[in-house]
Amino acid sequence: MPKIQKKDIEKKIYEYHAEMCKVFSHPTRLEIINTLREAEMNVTELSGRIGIDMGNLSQHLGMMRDRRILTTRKEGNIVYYRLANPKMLNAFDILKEILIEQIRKDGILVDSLEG
Amino acid sequence: MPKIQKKDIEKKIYEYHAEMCKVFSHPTRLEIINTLREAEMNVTELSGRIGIDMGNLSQHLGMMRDRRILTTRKEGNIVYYRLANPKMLNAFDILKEILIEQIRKDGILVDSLEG
DNA sequence: AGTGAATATTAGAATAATAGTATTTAATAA
DNA sequence: TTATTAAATACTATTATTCTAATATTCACT
Repeated sequence: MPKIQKKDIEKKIYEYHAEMCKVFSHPTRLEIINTLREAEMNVTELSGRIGIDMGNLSQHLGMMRDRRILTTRKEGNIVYYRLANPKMLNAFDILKEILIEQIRKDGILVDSLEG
Repeated sequence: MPKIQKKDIEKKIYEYHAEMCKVFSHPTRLEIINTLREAEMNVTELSGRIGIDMGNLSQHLGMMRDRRILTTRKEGNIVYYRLANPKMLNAFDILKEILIEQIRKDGILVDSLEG
């Protein structure tokens, strides 16, 4: 049986880290996170707030729950979703700040809205 | 000409934000970021350090540069890459912390290494 | 100048992962 | 039972990723 190397563990951590970050790599999912910033919400309400159909939303919610970014609470047949760890909002906000700086610096947003 | 709505801008920002986060959604790219934490490095050295071939590495570097996560400096035909904004390491570290907490709590890493 | 070695990027083909639509299942109410 | 609502799943199309090989660039040396 080959010994588990430190390097293997590091690689494994990069993989999990990437899996987690995939959650943040879709605009709808970022909007979900931002919408759940302060309070939990059920799927129907989220669907209305964000403006996408429930089937699509349900997919995103499912994958976010798998990766433990969201957790759920069930009341009857209504499922409430909320952030598993509010600390992630700090990371969310830092990245958004960096983005806004970039936009200020070279105006990519304005360009693309006009284009 | 239709007026640009606040909502449109918000959506656009979520899109850019997601584009930026795609950088973090691949283990190799996370390893690149972590390797460039303190100092710039050229492609060949990065390739050896991380252990992937240059062609593949170059693809990742290119997309990271497009998204302004990395910048470059050229000396002769040697290209040095470095982080465009060290602040991003804060986000990187927060997410890694959350991940490590998860691992501590339910041991997904151990399971998968043994499995 | 011309050749060869080293550095990095690009192109094309094959594989893998993701997204959105449409359908299905599950639960509740009338 | 039938209708309605809530949520999850299956299927198809798109997008990412990797691998291989080819294409510049630059530098050193004759």
